[in-house]
Amino acid sequence: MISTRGRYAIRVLLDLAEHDTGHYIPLRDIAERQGISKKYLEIIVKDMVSGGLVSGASGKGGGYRLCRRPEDYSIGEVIELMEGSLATVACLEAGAAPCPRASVCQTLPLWTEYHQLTLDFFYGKRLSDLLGKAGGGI
Amino acid sequence: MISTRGRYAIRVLLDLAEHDTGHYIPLRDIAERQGISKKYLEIIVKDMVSGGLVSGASGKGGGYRLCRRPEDYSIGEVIELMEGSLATVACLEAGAAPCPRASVCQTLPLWTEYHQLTLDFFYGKRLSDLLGKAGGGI
DNA sequence: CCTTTTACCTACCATGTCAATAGGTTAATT
DNA sequence: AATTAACCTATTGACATGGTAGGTAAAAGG
Repeated sequence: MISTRGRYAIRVLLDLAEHDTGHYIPLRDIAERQGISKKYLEIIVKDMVSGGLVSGASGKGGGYRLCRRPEDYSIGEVIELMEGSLATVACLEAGAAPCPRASVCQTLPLWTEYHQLTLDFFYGKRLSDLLGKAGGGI
Repeated sequence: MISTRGRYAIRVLLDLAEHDTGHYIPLRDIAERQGISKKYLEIIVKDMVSGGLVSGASGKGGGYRLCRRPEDYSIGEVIELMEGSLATVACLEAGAAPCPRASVCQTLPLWTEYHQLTLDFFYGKRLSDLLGKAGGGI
């Protein structure tokens, strides 16, 4: 399950991409437009800064802005940064201790195949692919 | 993330398929072979019975056994039963309240596409596909 | 220099899930 | 009657989630 950390991070990036004015955009504006608690977004955006997704500036005229073009963000990168991993099972996580059952596990090939599918899907999607694509409702 | 409920359930099914003697197999044997706490497995297997995956019998000579052929179990069915859902985001879960953002959400198409990919993958896999396929180690 | 604006930082909290454990009851077979 | 094994209820400790609260630092405008 992808939590609010990953989902909100993508929405922040989309918001920044759509309201690109060349200036920094204060978090208050983003939080209002997205209907998300500004206080909670602070935590998430802070990690986006240290993860190199956005850059922030303090003081009047400050805020956040993208530090790349939308086509240079892969969704997989964003999710892995914010969620820690895209792995479906613990034994496929990056820093996981090697599972002692690995050599006899009959389910490992299943998880491995799905994990590869997942990586291919999300790393194949770019932020620019999501721009302007509304949900499909009215 | 798929929890032990789903993962252990698949291992129980595989164990039952591989040690099919025509008789019921006591949980003690399965727990020992799989190296899983019998007490914890009880909780999981109970739900597998009520979900129609296996049948159980009490008393001497009792235990559990498959109630279909291995090729008639899809892995997707097992996971959805045990985990509640295969959904990656809450708004795609079966009984979820309709999300008020759905019609304007730019990320919904992404999650929907991935969800379909996931369903196709896991419902396409059968228990029989996993039999005898060890992890790929030595 | 002072005020305003904004990011940044630490701490806390309520709720829920996960992975078990403990102990007892019912059912069926020998 | 004894044994075996499923079935049932309750409890636990650790951790993650989704926040809230309040304060500090930095930058810009006047």
